[in-house]
Amino acid sequence: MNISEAGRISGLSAKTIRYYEDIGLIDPAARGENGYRQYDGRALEELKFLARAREVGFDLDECRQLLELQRDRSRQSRHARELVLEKSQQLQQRIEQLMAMQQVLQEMADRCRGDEGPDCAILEDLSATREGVA
Amino acid sequence: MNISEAGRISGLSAKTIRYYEDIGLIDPAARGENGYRQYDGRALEELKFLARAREVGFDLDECRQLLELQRDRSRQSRHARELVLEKSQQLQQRIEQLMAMQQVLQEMADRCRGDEGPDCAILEDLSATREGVA
DNA sequence: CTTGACCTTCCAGCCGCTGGAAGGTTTAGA
DNA sequence: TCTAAACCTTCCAGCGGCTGGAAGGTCAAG
Repeated sequence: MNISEAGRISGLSAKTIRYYEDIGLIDPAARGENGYRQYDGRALEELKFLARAREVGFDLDECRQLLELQRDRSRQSRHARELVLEKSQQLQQRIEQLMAMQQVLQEMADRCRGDEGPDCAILEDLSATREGVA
Repeated sequence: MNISEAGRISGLSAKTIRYYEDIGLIDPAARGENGYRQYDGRALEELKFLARAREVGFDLDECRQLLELQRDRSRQSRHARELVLEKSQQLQQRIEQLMAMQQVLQEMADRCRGDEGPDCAILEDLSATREGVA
């Protein structure tokens, strides 16, 4: 199977797969006589694994660690669980941060008339030298 | 006032302020005899404005638009409100996406024993050729 | 007079790709 | 058989939004 079909099946782009190979995240693909990269079931599984790990928020270094665990028969599931829980906490923090940002935006929008005139609560808020608001 | 004090007060780093000047987000700062950038109250207000806009999630291009509105006496508050509401929706989408990711992680962690053995629901999930799960 | 804290410019790198150039190969159809 | 399109290859550049560091100039305190 050539790279773009592997991409279609795994959910990664051909560019991304080459990139993962470049940075050593996956082993160099086997090559056909014409020099084209060839992907078999095993390689494909790793690509799918990576696509799925990326989808749930792992960065490439974490993906590398997960892949090592996946390959390691004497692994301890504890290690994978720790990675997942830490990532979950990171996401939680990020979610809370975004929600706080959104709330500020919503309050600004609520207080802004949003008409044809220049008076604007939003721009006032953004300019405000706030002292207690933090 | 020199750049690093302007940074301390506005909440931006000196590097960031120079960068904003480089990309034309702010006007080139006045210079003292020694060539040092000088910031007065007016320039400082713009820096604070930018810091605050960045904090609530606007990217630099949006900051530029907000700053233009801020400077424009014949502005329409409608424009600012549209920018805010659109950003709020973007944040909402991102929050929902992160929450979905987190839920997947949480479910994985819940089903994983997390012990010294190699059996691991997490790694199985990540490898799983899922068909109906999407 | 030195030390250290500023300041300047410029260039490189972070992450995770993505786009594009310039070229080679394969496949389908007229 | 020829051609056009769709693949494939490598390599280099760029995105956003900074950040770090080198190499050098300036300034204030002791």
